[in-house]
Amino acid sequence: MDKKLVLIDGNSIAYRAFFALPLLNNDKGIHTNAIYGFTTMLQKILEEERPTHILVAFDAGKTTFRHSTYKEYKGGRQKTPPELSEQFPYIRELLDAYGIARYEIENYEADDIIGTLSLTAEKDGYEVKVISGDKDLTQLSSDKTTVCITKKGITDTEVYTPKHIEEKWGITPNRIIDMKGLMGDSSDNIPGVPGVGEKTAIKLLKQFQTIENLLESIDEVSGKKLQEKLEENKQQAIMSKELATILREAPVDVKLDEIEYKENDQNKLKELFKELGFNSLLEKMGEGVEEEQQELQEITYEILDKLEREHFADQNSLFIEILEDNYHLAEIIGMSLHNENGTYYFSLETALNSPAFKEWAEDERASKNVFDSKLSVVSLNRHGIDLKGIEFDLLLASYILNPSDSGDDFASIARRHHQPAIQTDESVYGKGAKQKVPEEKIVAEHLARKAKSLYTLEKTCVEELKKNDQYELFTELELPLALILAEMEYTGVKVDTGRLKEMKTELAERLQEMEIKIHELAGESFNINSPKQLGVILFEKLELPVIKKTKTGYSTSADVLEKLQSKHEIIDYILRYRQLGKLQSTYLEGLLKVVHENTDKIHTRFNQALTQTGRLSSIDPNLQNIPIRLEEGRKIRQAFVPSHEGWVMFAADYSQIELRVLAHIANDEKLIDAFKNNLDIHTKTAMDVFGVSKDEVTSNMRRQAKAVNFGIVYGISDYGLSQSLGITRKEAGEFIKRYLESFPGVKEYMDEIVQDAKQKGFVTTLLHRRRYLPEITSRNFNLRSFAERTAMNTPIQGSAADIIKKAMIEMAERLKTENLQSKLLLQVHDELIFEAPKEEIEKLKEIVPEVMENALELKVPLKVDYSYGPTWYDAK
DNA sequence: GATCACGCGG
DNA sequence: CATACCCGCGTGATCT
Repeated sequence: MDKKLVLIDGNSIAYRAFFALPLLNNDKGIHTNAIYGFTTMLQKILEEERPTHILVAFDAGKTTFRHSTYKEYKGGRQKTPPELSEQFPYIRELLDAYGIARYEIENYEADDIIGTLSLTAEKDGYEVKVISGDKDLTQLSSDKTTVCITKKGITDTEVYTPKHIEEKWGITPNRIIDMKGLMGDSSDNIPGVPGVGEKTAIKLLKQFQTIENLLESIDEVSGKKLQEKLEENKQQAIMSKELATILREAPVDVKLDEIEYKENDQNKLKELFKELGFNSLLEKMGEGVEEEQQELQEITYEILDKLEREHFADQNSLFIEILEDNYHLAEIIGMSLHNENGTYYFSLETALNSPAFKEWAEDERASKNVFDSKLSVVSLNRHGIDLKGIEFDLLLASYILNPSDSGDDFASIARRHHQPAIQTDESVYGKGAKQKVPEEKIVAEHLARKAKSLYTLEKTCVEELKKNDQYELFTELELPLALILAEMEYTGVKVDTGRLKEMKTELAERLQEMEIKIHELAGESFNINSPKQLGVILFEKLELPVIKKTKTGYSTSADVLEKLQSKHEIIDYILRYRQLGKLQSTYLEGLLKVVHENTDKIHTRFNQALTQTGRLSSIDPNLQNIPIRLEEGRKIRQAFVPSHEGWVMFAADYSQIELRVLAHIANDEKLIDAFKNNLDIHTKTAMDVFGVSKDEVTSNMRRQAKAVNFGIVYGISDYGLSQSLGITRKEAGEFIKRYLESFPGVKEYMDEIVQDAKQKGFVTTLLHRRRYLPEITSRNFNLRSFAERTAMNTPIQGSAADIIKKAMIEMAERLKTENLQSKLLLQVHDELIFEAPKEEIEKLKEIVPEVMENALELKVPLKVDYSYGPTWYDAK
């Protein structure tokens, strides 16, 4: 078999990995990003190259023989960050576990080890691959040796063969040292010849081949200035070349047959991966799942076929299992109960046939602890059981403690709180098409574990909530809200399916016509819905200018198409086709698919434990993104109607809630004044930013000011604003500067919140919701910037979410105490939608704004607008 | 089944 | 050296 040697520049790859990846932490607080990157790169090389021999070379000490030539060598380099240094021992351990040789020699660099070994190997007839992040190594390239230099990422490399080098620079690999000698290398602090860069160096080498030749005939060089420079720096050029030259006869005392790659030590690797928390890699090794099963502890429980009063106690945890995620449709597959008397499993049928169950479930005073109260309430409600007395909800508690722990999987929550292991639902039930209910015993045991875990977790979580000053957020806000959401979902929204079908038929016809027209204009038939095919038509066939690219091809997004509008007639048709196609597929067809047959109602599910800011989200269908901005889409809302004859849809929304929240938390005097005086905030912003009087504000100025206000709320960047206004980044930056000068309180807030987040590691909302931002200290510009913007935005968006949630709770209470029939149906972030009997309209006009505006007292008034009509469309 | 581009909402 | 404002969900195309 052919012999293949892979030589890896260990330091260089570790550095690359460290800077390319976010600063990952494992559960012991060790940083692991460089180790992880190094590992994935190794895996890839082992798989793709299948080397027979392999070695990783490291730099040894601080100084090398090069320092005796030039003591400034590698001077001015940043010290290795401690977060990286601490990872090197693990990388060594990792290599040992892989059974990969590693090597370093005092006084020499990894480069020299690689240079020496590659030469030896070439002579022995090996094929050699060198892997590094340092382009210096390309000088080793030959017909037997290929050099791979990592690109942006770590697993992506650029391959340097002599041919490639010739094409790229027009020189042979052995002239790279001359090139370096002339142009220098700032990263290694090699001086070179001042004023000579890559272009000049290559030009000179093409003429003279080597530095030595060149220096002998400096007078033949064109350009007086250049001649002088070369003359002045003769010695420096020769020294630089020497510094850049990789030694090919370093005192390397490893023989090639000692670095043969045989196999890794599976056990050692697994142990190491486990310690580091590399679960994805463990899984690749067929671990992980099996691992968890091993740790399962014995549990004693009873399968009941009749529930009696004595099965219940003062404190109980109740777990309800549903397989498919839509609990409005799917059936309960089993339930479990744990309390001081024991752990029990029972089927839905058993529960329904036991009067004691219903009696207990509906008893307000019987305390229950559940995993997902909304699911529990709705799923039992469908069987005529009105679940009451819920005092704890693990899903919500866990979400409040840390919204980024996505959470819907019980096993992961249990693990996070150091509970005895529970199998993942996926491992018990399977997933996707293969999902099924296993035999009862298996389900029973799984659920028994959950109920038991739930029972003990209440205490842990409550303690933690109290410690974080979030207990009130849990008991007074999220938990009561869950019950309100349950009712909203269960009530559902009535839909005029006839109207939807009518619109669908009409649209189908129009789309058909437009499709023909577009194909005609394109001169061929293609799938307009395929960005890929559309890109080919527009940018290749019709040769329209390419404005933007995505990573997979041409961008055909609306903002790109709008820029092409004047260039070709087809663009308008495509934009229109897209717009109508969206309405057709997502809204008309989409909504019709989820209407319940007998009732003509839609029952969405609000996810209360998902968003990072505290907002709700809505799925199956998403009723928080029904069109409104364009008239044609807005008409969809005509199909949302009250569920009773003679009722109306009543909608109330907060005006500028996020900017009001900003005024409050930033405590910005000018912004507070503006809201107190009920000014048009965008006009006011325009006045301040542009320094004009109210009458001088043009509509364009107001539009720009509005975009700035949006940007401020989002955690502004000059890029983002420039995109939304179609101006240059510089101009956008100027706007932002002027805004922050106009509203100094806002500027102070933005600066302080970022500092605060860096120090604490999280930001909070008015009602103590938290969002952790570990990446705010990252060295990676993107990650850090993102975290900084998030730090600015989350308290604003999250506090607004807190406010409307509080309003919902008070609104529900108010409807009850006032004995009203009106029902809350939907929440759309800053808006509440009710259905109401006509007779109650006057009452709602009074109490809805009152409740919403007084949900929380801020330094500025909250303002609510409302409206009503026979359909949601008319409530505008 | 997963991922991407795109577009709808606040 | 390129990056690229917040928070979401659903669709169709495409690749595996």
